[in-house]
Amino acid sequence: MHSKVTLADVAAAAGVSKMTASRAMRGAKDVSPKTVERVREIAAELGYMGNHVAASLANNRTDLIGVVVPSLSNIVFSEVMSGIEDAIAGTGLQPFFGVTGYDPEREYLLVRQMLSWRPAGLIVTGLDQDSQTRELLQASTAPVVQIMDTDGTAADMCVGFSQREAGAGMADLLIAQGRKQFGYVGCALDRDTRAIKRRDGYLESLTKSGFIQVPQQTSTERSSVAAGKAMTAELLAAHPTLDAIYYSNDDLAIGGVFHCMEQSIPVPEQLILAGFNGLDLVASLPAPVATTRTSRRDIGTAAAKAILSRHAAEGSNDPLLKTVPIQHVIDARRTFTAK
Amino acid sequence: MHSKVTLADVAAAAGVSKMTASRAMRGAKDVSPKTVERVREIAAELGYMGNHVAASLANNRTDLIGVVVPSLSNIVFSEVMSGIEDAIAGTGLQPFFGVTGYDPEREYLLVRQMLSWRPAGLIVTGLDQDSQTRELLQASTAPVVQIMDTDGTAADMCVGFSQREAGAGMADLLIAQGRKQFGYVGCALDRDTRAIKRRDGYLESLTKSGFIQVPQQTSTERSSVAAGKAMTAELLAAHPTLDAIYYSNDDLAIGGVFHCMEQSIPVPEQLILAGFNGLDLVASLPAPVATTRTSRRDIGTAAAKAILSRHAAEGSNDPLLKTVPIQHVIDARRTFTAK
DNA sequence: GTGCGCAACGGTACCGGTAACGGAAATTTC
DNA sequence: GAAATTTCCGTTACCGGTACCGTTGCGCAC
Repeated sequence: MHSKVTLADVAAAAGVSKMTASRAMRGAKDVSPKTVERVREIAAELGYMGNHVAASLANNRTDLIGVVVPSLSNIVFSEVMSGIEDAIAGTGLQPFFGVTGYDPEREYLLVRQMLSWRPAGLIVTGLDQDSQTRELLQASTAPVVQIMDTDGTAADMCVGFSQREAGAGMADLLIAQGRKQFGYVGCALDRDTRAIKRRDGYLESLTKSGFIQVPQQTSTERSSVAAGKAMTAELLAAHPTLDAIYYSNDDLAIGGVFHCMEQSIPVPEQLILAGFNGLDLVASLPAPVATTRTSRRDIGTAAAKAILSRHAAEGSNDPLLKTVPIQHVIDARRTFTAK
Repeated sequence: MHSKVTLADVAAAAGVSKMTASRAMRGAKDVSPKTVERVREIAAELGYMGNHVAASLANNRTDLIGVVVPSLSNIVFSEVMSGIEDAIAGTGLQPFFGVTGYDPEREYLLVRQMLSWRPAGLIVTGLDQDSQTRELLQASTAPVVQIMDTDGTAADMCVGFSQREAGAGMADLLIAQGRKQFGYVGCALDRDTRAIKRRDGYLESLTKSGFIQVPQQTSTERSSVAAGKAMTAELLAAHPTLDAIYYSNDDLAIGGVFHCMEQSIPVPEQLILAGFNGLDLVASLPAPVATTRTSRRDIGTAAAKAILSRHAAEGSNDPLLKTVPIQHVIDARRTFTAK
């Protein structure tokens, strides 16, 4: 039976003290090489396995890094997590995550639970937590990084880009293409505050240029290609003369493309479809889709690195606000940059 | 300053013992309602936040549940994690994950690190760990669930389906459609053991029916729509008469569809494309794609539930092998079942 | 031979909670 | 009104490590 073997057992079997055994296992100094070897050998024989819980309690810190995301079905957050993984690979840190489902209440409980693990750092999505959650984040001694959004004030550190500007930028790009009749399709706008910001930026920019009438098709269901397809059909049925549609993300826009292909609507001649995220998939579509490329992976990596460097420079409290670049493209299949 | 407030502080401020404070905070019995209220009030005032690390050490168990997946860029594993999340929502359990990148060495280290957290359970992908890792899994006192695959023997519990039969089933379906010239396109076959099993099942079934010549296009890069598109082009260039192609997953098959659309190859009249997973996306494609629907979410849920029930029934060690149904469809857009 | 420095190891006291048991006051029972 | 419960709370002893400081033994210089 493994599992019950404790460091004391190893120490006893090796004829040394717990302390020496501990040092030997960790590769700390003040132990002779042969003792290290003997202890490790015995540990292997006995099937000893360290106990992170005890170790963490003893030195008052864990190597856990908490990640709070709103959803996992959205590939974007998987990519953020990949970036985090990349950055902490080899550092011995371990990510643990929680999913809020865009629910502030659940987010609060999650953050609380995570902090009670005394994590080495916390990465949470967005800047729009409710006040309780915000307090927790600010009171936290562990470094906190809010990601994906820079429209607002961060509790500690922040890595992302302006969602509002992203929406505005796409509006400008579409206007520059000579489009006149704009529409909008969005999902989960009751919860997804970043999608709301993008829409607001989009509408604001259109208004500035004199485009007041912008029919919208919205839904509270979660984003999907199927939803995009259906909602595009509805929007076009009511407003057949639209020549540009902005979607709250690429998934919906892809659905729009599929609808147009089935209905033989020429894309982009008659109608430009614009999504958001710059998913790999859109670059392979048979028709051009406009999108905004965002580097989710880099955001994850930067966030994790911010936590790491905070640890390296103990005591420093530089707020850090990192804005990662985004790129609006009119045809995701080409690499040329518009605007 | 929060963060340094300990249970002892709360107890002192409330004029009770640590033990009573502990009970009050946890809602354990043997405390009068008014004491509970007072303690909680003071805890809130002081900004007390529990310490999971200490609690876990004291009662020798954590509420962490480890999840080991090969990749996050594959939406399939996100969905599995969603399923896990669903099942443990409200139980106070916390998932923490690690990504192997299909690397056995990394997998070993990950499992080791996870077990040293004394998790409430461990969910790992696949049955083909290397021998060291397998030993760890078998020696673990924490319940272990291996998921996604049933072709092999489980270390403890297992939830999934036969990858081999999945491949064979699709071969049979394509044969039943009257196809004669079969091809195969796959990625990451040097690492993804489940994809290998599917291919083997596919080829074996074809061989049984007398189809010996099956040209293959493979690559070690990771699966993507773009890769599927490119590899389809290459395969068809060399073998233009193929009338059915099986891909190692839906991503590649989607790429195949896009290639065919651009080249005006009639799908499915001239060429049937078959993927694997039954992603939502394929149901929205403008052309039919054959696929095998798998319930990733259910697998995650079932795995998490298996761990929960193991905890409920302390001591029981039912091995549990749960096979979840899969469904081969010739056109993902329809719900009718083939075969 | 004495004193000194350094390498290697051990003892003790925690880290912040919780299980188990015990005991006194309040309540019920007959 | 005494005995038997029940209710509520405290004491003690850990959980399995690690930090801190002290101790031992040995080689070396004088």
